[in-house]
Amino acid sequence: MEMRIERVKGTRDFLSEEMAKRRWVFERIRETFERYNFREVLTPTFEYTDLFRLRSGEEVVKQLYAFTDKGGRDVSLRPDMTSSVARLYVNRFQNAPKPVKWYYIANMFRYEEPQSGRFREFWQAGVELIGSDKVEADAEVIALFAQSYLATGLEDFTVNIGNRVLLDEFARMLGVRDDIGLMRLIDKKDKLSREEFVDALKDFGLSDEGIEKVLSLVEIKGKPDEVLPMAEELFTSGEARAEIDRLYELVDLLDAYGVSKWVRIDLGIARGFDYYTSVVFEAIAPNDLGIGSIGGGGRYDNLIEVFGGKPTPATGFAIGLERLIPILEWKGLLPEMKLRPEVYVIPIGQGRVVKKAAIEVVSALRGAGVEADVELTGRKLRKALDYAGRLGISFVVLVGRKDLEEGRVTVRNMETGEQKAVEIEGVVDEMAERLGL
RNA sequence: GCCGGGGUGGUGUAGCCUGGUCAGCACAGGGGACUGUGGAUCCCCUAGCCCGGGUUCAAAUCCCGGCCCCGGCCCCA
Repeated sequence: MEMRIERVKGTRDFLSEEMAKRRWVFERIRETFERYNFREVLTPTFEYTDLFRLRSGEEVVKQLYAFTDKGGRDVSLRPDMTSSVARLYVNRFQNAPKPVKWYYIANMFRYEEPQSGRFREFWQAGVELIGSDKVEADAEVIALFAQSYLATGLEDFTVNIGNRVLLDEFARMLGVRDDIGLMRLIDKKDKLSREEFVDALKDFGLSDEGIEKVLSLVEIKGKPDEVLPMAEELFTSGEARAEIDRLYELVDLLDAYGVSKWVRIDLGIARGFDYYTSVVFEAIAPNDLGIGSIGGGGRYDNLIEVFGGKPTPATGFAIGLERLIPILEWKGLLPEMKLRPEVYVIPIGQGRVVKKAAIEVVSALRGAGVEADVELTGRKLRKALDYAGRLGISFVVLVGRKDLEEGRVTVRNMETGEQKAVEIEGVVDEMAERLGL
């Protein structure tokens, strides 16, 4: 029985063409992050499981790739970067000048059932801005969030902004004890019909009056100037009014950033339940792929303290590359990448002198910055040209004994079939000119 | 963790319902016809029924379990 080793469930192999496209997306996002003066950090792929447990409780452990190492440490592959970054901040950066602006592009691991846009190993590009509780910091992060998508060519998307304080306040107004359960329900509203939603609220135990209130809450969804006045009517407490004022200022600042076109208010957004404390947001891009949110984030002002640091406000987001990239692909926004050498050098025959000359030619080309390859399989000239043709290589340099005796090689244009003998010393210049370098 | 649909050479597939010819085809790969000139043609080669168990004289085909893939639920920190 032959031994066979397959990929682990929920993981993927990325082939060259796909890697080229992924790298293109990564680079567009990276450039954008750096233009906003966020700087790259990378933390270990695994941390003590307690780090994640501390943030989110025992529930999350089920969805971790958790194991005990040979030294008996309980460790887990990171399910996201925020915990690690907060840990790093607490460990070494509490006395750094504020704000700290970090970004990362890295792989994460979650033990979940794979489905559309969801894998067990996936990549996120994200930022964390630590040390400012001002609305300016929220605006900076949300503007960058939108600009990052724009940098990849995506324009048909919205950034929907909600607020956890208002949701908490809302649960209190209704006298609901299971506020998390209510938020989950509200977060799910777009997946249900209105009737199903009302039934679910009834099952949850809400009175008719409560249901009315929930329905008016989820109505608060749309352009900020249209829906924020509705929020003012619904919420009356001082704390709630302060958050609404914060939202007003936020959308005003986002206008200054020039991203208003993509900004919507949606007070039904909860974005998870563990550590967000105020503004939360997520990006949605319409698609036929069954992909929902393509990224999200929010303000988390308690996490640093939970990790043992001085109370420090923070805000950030993560873009899900496994959700963004398929949508870009589906929309045809990813550039085609050519994966072939510019020049292919073929020695004719197996003579040592010819083979060495071919290597010298390809080395000279590579030294001049040309993507060049050399025939390495000993296949016959006919097959080698066939190979070059199939790959779509534009130029071939033929290195043969007869030419060499005259100090020359033959340059062949594969598209036209035109050939020209050139001095071996002049081949780099010849190719540079032909390639327009 | 749960539910549905799938798994045939490297890739895409036929065969499965109605068990029984050496599991067919295309593309890709290697070699040759053609020892210095390609994308053509012809020939040859490499290579497969996801794994395990069961039913049967006989299993790619039927049954059970597992694994993996696709999608949905839960969840999404």
